[in-house]
Formats: sequence, C-alpha cells, structure tokens
Amino acid sequence: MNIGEIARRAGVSRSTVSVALSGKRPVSEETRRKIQRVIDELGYRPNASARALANGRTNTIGLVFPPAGNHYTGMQLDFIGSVVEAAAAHDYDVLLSPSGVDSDRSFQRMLGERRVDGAILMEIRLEDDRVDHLAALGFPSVAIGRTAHPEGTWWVGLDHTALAAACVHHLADLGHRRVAFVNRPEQLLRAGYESAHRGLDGFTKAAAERGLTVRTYCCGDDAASGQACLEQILLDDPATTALVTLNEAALGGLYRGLAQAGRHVPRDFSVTGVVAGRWAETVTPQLTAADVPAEEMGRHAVDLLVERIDQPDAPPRHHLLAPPISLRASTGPGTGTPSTETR
Amino acid sequence: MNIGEIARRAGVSRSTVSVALSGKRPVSEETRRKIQRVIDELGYRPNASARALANGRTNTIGLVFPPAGNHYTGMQLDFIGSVVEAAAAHDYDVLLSPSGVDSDRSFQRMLGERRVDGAILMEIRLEDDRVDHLAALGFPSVAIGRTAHPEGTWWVGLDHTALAAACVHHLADLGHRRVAFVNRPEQLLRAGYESAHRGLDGFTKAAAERGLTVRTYCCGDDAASGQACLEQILLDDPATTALVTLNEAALGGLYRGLAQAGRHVPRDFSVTGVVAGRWAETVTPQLTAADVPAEEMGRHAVDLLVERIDQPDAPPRHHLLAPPISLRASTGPGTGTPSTETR
DNA sequence: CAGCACTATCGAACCGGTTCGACAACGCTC
DNA sequence: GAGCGTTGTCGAACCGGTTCGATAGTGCTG
Repeated sequence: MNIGEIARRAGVSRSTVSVALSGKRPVSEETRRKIQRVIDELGYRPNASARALANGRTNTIGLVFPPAGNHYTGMQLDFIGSVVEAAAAHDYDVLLSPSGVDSDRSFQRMLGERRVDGAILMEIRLEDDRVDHLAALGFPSVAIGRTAHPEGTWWVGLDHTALAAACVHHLADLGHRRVAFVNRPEQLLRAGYESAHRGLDGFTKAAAERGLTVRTYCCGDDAASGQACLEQILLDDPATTALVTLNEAALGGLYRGLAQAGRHVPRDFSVTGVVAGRWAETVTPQLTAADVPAEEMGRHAVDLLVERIDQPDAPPRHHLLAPPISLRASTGPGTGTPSTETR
Repeated sequence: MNIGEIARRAGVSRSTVSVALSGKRPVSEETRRKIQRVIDELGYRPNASARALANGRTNTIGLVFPPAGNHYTGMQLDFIGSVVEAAAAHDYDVLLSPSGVDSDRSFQRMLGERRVDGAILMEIRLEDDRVDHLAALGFPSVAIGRTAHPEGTWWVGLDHTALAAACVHHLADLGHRRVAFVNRPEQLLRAGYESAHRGLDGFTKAAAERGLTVRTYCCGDDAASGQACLEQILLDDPATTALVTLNEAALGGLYRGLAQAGRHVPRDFSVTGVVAGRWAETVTPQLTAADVPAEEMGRHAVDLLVERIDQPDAPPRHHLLAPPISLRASTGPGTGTPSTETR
C-alpha cells in the first residue's frame, strides 16, 4: 500500500493525500475524512525511506557505543535505555553503532550514508578524533563526556574530577590516611579516556591537598581483575584502609578480595567511588558512592541533540553533572591501624 | 555529493556509476578506475534512504527490547551487544525499539513504515500477540524464547524448564530437602513471560520428582526486593536450606538477606539458578549457576534472521540452548538441620 | 457583474539511488 | 563481407514520498 493507492481509492491526487497527512496546507474537512477513512481501512503508513529521501531527514539518531570487547557496565545499560525512551518522546528512533575495531566503517555507514540526523558519542577521550571529525563536518552530535577542549562543542558530562575529589574528602573526613584508587583498565587510561583521566586527576589533587598517602591502580573491567587488584593493593601497602573506584564492573571482585583478606567493610576498610546507584545497591554492604545519573544524562543528551538538529546554528550547550555522594554502608571511620586478622 | 555528481565528474552516466559500484553488470576496467578515482577524491557514499527506497531493503534489523520500566539485567545488556556485533558482521544496522507502554506505536514505526527488514523480539510471552501478529504478516522475525505454540515460527531460546530442573537435581543430590524458588516479578509471571513460566514449571516438576518440600516466590527486579524476598522465605520456613533463582537483578539482595540472617553461603545455605556467567562471578561466593549464553543467543538470533530475510520461504528454524551448570562456590551439602545462629 | 482574494485540488518536478531494454562497437565465424 | 554474439554504456522508468506553481471554483466587494 503506497500513497498512490490511497489517493486512487479516495478519488484524489497523491499530493492531496500528502498534504492532508502533513497539514502543511489547507484541506477541506470532507476530503480529509474521506482520505482518513481509506487510510484506516487499509492500515496505511507512509514509507520511512521514501519520506527520508524526500525531506532529507531520517528521524533517527545514532548511538555510538563502545565495542563489546570492553565489558559493558550497568551504567551504560541504563544510559542506552534512557536514550531510547527520550528519543521516542521526540519521535526519533535510535540506531546503534558499535565504535569497535574498525570504528570508521560503522561511522561511515551512519554519517556518510546519511542514516541518522545526529549522533550521541559514548566513551569520550580527552583527545577524540571522532568529536573533532564531526565538529569539522558540522554534523549534529552530542558527546557523553568532555574532551580536553570542549569549547564550541555540545556535550553532557559527569564532573569526574569533582566526584573523585568528593570521595577523597569523604574518606579523609572519616580519618583515613592511606587510600588506594582503582581506575578503569590501563589500556583505556592510555587511550585517553576522559573519565579515567579526570577521575585520577581529581583523586590525586584532593589527596595531596589532604596530605594522604595514596597509590593508584588500573584494573580490568571484571570481577577477577578486581579481586587481583585488591590483593595487589594490600600487598603494596597492608596499612591501606580505604579505596576509591571508578570501576563498576570490578566492584564485586574488590569486595571479594577484601573478604578473603579478612578485612571487614566498613569496619576495617572503607570503599567508595563513582557507580550507578542501582548497582551500588546490589553489593553488601551497599556502596557509599557518587551515583552516576545515567538516566538523566541520557535524557539531557537527547534533548540537546534534538535541539541542535532543529536549529543547526544554535550556540553550543552542555550539561556538567556532579551528583552528591549517597551515604550507604561501605564507609566508616578510619582507625589508622586496621585490624589484620584473617578468618 | 550524489551519484549524478560522480557521474558528471567521471564523464559517464549515472547508471554506469551504479553498475560499477554494485558489479551487477560488466564494466570496463578503465571506466571502473575512472569512477573509483572520483569517488575516492570526493569521499562519496551512496545515500542509504535512496538505496533503501529503490531496492526495498533497509539493511537494518529491529531489536524490540523491554521498556526501561523493568530494570535491565546484565544478560540483556550482553545480548544487545552481541546482536549489534553479529549484525555488523552481516552488514546490517540495528534499530532499537522500546516495546513499552504503547508498544504498538513503536512497532508500527518499525514495521508499518518499513524501517527494518526484520525484527528480533525479546522478553517473549507464552501467548505473545506480537509473535502472532508478525507471523500473520509473514514479516521476518526471530523470537528470543518460544511461545506456547512455537511450531512454524523462528526462535532462539533457553530451555528454562531443563535448566531449573538441573538446579533442583543439583541441590537434591547435595542433600537439600527444603528449597525455595525465586522467580521474576509477579506482574511478569501474570503477563505470561516464558522464562518465568517454564522455569517455575521445571522447578516444580523436578522438585516433586525428588520429593522436595518447596515454596515459590515472585520477586521484584532489584536488590531491595531480593532482600525482602529472602526474609519472607526464612519467615515462611526457617528450615529452608537452598534456593533457585531466575532473577539476576535480585541476586545481590538475596545474598544480603542471607548474610543478615546469619546464614553462611554455602555452609548454611546454598544458592543457584540461571544467570549470565559474567554476573554470576561478581557475587561472593561466586554463584554456581546455569550460565545464560547471552552472546551465543544474540549471534544465533541474527544468523537466523538474516537467513530468513534472504530466503523468505525457508522452513522455520530454531535453537534451543541448555548450557550445563557451572560449578562455582555457592552450593554445598544440605544438612537437613541448618545452623540458625544470628550474628 | 467585473475584479479580487481566498480556498481546495491537481500535476509535475524532485529527492538519490537501481534496473532494464536499447543500441553501438567490436571481433568472430562461415 | 553478411550475419551473429558479446561487451560496455546510455537513457528512461521506477521506488514512494514531498513541495510548489498553476488553476478551478467560491464568495465577497464596489
């Protein structure tokens, strides 16, 4: 069923059907009803490809997300879900693009072949050629995270510097003096991932400010790595009494490592960090953490992107979020002399 | 840049450019090189909408996934990731469609407006009108899960009946006599979700076969519900020594509930169930479970769907997976008289 | 009732590709 | 050297919409 068939059955021209549907020109009430009746009868829906071809809009946004190689975290899942919902509210679909090994290929598909009207980029790096590339093209896009030079670009970000610092201050206030930092995997840090860098930065500066003794670690995105990382921490400095982590996927492993070393949380050891709230609540004791507002970030990103698509010349906008630390049950007073009994 | 511009600069007709690109007719080597040079120079890529309109194929598959309302589980995340990768390997994009409150709306968008060549349906119900609808339309689709009458349809499923039964046998072999079953939320069970029903079925039958005393529970998809559910289990029958769960999101809460009731896992209480392997390893002790092969399911689903798109008249195919139980650390001998000390 | 404005509709052109029949140029056979 | 098949290219039609200038019909004004 195409628009010509509808027109024939309603006894009008194709353009009249088009106009009746779009409302861009006046159509008599009688004609409109006649057309509507035929449409309802046949269950007609205009072909998206044809429409996209004619008016240069696909009504689809691209979501460029990290390859499955790095494991997904709960935060990313929540984010994807909220993007899809927010997009639906604006009448947009979401096309997924793995920015994997040959990120160029899928990038070319989405942009070069004009499959999408705009794109949301996840897992931003401080120096990100994708952002630069899109900026040069003037292609509507919103980055999740901010590059080293975010001026003139559109983005929604988490203030990892401030959040990591807040974690440090929280621990310092509790009396902890020897604190470890558990970052994302080394390869991501080396690749320049924004959250890993700014988080490390915020941690290091705040720790220096408070005169803490610190060690920083990179840790794979899985439980086994978390456990190994924790063993290393206690090996390097058994007097460590707390840690801050950005690594959601390693959290379960960190907890396991602590349990096996006989350190009770929070009595002997405090744990905090930056983690999506829903996932902070799955561990026992529940994690005191800066809750990543994935849902809010998704909504903001879509809102900004749609705004930018609608008005290509609007001045750049952004949102920098810094949620407060949610006090749960994984941090407590630091004694300076942790009990070291093994079970 | 469109195909006409390329043709003009290469001094040939539009059809020659098209043919040179598709290779569907012979083109002289010289002409081909001339065209290729111009294309490389200008970075031309054919417009996806125009191509889709012309040959009736969008090269996109739709992934109909559950609304954000039900919390996402790690398994779903892994699944989505693998679908995207497998699709990319077949040169397909993936369009996400929330099958939310007004599932019809997004369904209509994807199918009615021909945005996709085929669809993968998640969260199947025993009686699923979406599956029936698509079958009636003859629209290529693959269901993740099988309906009550899967004959004649394409699907990839997990044998929840067998898996739940395997969990029961594992526990019975260890000597457990009083076992609880923790299912997905009640609203999902009532709505007829396949995994919830078949899992419950397999559990109940196997338990009867082994003469176990059982109670079954529905539990919300979050840690707090898991904790509450566990309290209820011990309240209803303090002599319970083991549980089987399908509810990945509640797992952390179940563990917390056990810890707070002073039941040590696996010494006093055994836990097992059907959970994605990666997530079974995040809890301590690591969960002995039938590992949901989300990655494999995603690959299979895409392979089947692409096959069906390419040959619309092929006979229905399916994959029923029943991974073995991975022995980890959360189950142990059932004493019949559990210790009930509180800490 | 001529002139005008306004409303409703039509037809043609266009978006950017693909497909296919027509045809020219060429080499081969008999 | 007439007849034939092959190869390479072109032009027109088509996919299913949207847009816009042209035009017919209507009611109002002076």
